[in-house]
Amino acid sequence: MKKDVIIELETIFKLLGNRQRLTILELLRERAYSVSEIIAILDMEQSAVSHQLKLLREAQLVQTQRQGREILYCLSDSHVLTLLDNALNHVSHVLKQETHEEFLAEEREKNKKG
Amino acid sequence: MKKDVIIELETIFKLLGNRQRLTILELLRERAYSVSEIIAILDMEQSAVSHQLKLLREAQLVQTQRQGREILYCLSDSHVLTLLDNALNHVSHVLKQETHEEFLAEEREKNKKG
DNA sequence: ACTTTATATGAATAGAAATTCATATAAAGG
DNA sequence: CCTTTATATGAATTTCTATTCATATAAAGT
Repeated sequence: MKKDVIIELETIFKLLGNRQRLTILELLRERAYSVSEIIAILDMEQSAVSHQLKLLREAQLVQTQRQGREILYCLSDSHVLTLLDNALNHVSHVLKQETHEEFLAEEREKNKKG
Repeated sequence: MKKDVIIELETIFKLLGNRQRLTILELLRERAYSVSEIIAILDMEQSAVSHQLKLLREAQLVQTQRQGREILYCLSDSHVLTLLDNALNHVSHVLKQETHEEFLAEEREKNKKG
């Protein structure tokens, strides 16, 4: 596989590998939301949300549309949805085997203590 | 969506969001390889490879099997392959800098032919 | 023009992850 | 049992990413 494809994969997975961004994408899956709505619903800092949205925009995972003073964000690409769904499949599959969940619980414990 | 599902998604995407790990997974897609083969083929540091494999193992993305002195690694889960394929779809779309509409048109063409 | 509301951005800092180095373990062969 | 080969791991350091703070821009209402 070519290096630039790997780099692109890395980029998109890196973007998806973040709780805030995943939560935002999950929300946008429903419908378009303005930045202030996202901030209110997800109870996140304005600046943090704006920075995360910038990253998602730059990677073309979301699209924007101005509406008066507000800016509406929506998912730009059905691939992203498919990707999320697939990952969910993997996750639920792994959860059924229950060892992965045990591992995560362990990790969380480690993080508490460390 | 529940918080722990988001955390699971974050975990797996974070793992996939790394060039070395992606390259290793890409290689293992072919067949099982020993650690030393991976090191030689991908021209990476022994320690780095070992650390990455540890992470992939802990997340159950790969499985191991001892064969004498060597340890063979292989993919443990077809979901991971699907996930990678999906991401590749997204990536090739982004690389071509197509719009969403162009992409959908293409997909419709593929479906006609396929 | 001035103020308010909505969003974006640059820069500094804090926090997380990757890399490297040294060392440990484990199997195989003499 | 000592050496070699294969792999793993802990700890220190470097590098990357996230968060926060201050400020900027932009539209709308007054």
